[in-house]
Amino acid sequence: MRLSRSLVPTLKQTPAEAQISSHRLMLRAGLVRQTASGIYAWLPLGLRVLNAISAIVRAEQNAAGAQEMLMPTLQTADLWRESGRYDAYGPEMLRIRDRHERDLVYGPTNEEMITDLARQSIQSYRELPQTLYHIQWKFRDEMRPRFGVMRGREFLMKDAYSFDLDYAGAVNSYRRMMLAYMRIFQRLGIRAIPMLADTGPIGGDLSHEFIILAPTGESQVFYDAALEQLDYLRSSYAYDSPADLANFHDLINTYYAATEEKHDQARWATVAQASRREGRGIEVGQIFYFGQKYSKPMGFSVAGPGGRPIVPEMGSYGIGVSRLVGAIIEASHDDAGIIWPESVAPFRAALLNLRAGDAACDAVCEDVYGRHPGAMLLDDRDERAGAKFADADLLGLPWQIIVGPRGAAAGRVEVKRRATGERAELSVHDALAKVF
RNA sequence: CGGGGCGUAGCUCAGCCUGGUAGAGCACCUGCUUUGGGAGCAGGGGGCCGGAGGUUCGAAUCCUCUCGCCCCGACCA
Repeated sequence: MRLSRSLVPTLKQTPAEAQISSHRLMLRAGLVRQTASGIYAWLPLGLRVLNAISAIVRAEQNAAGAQEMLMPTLQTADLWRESGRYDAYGPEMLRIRDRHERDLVYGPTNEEMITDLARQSIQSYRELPQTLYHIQWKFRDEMRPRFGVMRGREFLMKDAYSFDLDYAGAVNSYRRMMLAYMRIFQRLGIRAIPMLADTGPIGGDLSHEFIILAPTGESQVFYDAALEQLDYLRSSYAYDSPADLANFHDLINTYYAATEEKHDQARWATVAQASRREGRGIEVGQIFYFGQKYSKPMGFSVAGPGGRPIVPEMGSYGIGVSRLVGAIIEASHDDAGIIWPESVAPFRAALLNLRAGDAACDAVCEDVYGRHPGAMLLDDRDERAGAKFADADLLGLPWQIIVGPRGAAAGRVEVKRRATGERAELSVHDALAKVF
């Protein structure tokens, strides 16, 4: 992408409304713009991050055997009356009336709708278990939106729903999702810690939230540092092995982790002093097992082997995709700007033409850019070097390839790693080999 | 929802108290000089002072109402 022809409105000054670093940086780097309280437009660079996160979530959900689908944002109120949540959910749910005076809601979550779809389409025990998910915009009319996309009213969420024939199957599905979540977060470049949680309005009796440490977090959390070291990507747990999943779950449960609501001083005292991690935490996902909470009142049953009906056991599994953009920045930035993990960066590298218009600089830049046009952001603007350096650091792409008049004539460029500041002057060939 | 604050140029803000021709810096446009960490000089464009009423000869400024946004708290993927 060529910066000279792109909508990347970086700001030198911080907009007055932004209080926390991720919000400030998202505005300054031109990722998003607020259009109403808690509602954001995603500009080209921000959307690329959202898409990169979604792609990882999608790949890992698919690997765990979940099927992608897409449910609408608007739902009829009737479904919510069936489950009893139309009244229970409260003013957080946005209620809408259409021209025929029919009550609709802008979905804050999709348990009712997926249960309705399942009861229409699944008739036999032979068709279970199944897990379905979608990545869709949600709306929750928060009393007080804040922290940019971390607590918006409209947000992008991956939500998955599992249907099993019995408790053991449901717990297995729950564990499978938990493993998928740990792999997702690790690939995103963050360390999210699973913590036993309250179930809240979703209901049910088994739930974990996934929390990353950040000074601006919303609740106090406590956990054993060993949980930061576990490598889920290299682990050999197989999704189709209940024994593996049980082992994985046992491993997680070996270590202490709790939010302040569930904090247990006695158990905390048994964690070695050096291993104690304590601080503010941001929730980036939550999973629930809730049995027949929806299947039963909504009349979803399948024929069992003997012909008798079985009411499926369900679970739901959410990841705040748009919130993760803010959360990742909270966890990874410095005074100069964002430091994107490679897996979610909008581009792999920034290519800085320090003197656009100089024949040698232009030639080297076009040559380099032409080799990976989809992976580079070419700063071909008519700006001074200082402005380009500052914007490159602000945007936080993992690599910077700096083409200046000093080296360009000799075919040499400078490669800078954003995370460490480490630089090297290299030939074009070596630079590309280093970055790609 | 309770408490507090703020709406003036794209951004950050001054002006308001004490009414009298709408300002600064940055950004933007033109030209020249400059060119490896947010350049300099000269010129230029851009505002229904959130909106509606009112007071007044005259309102960004005073009064009333309203809308929006932010912060603190209780609540939350």
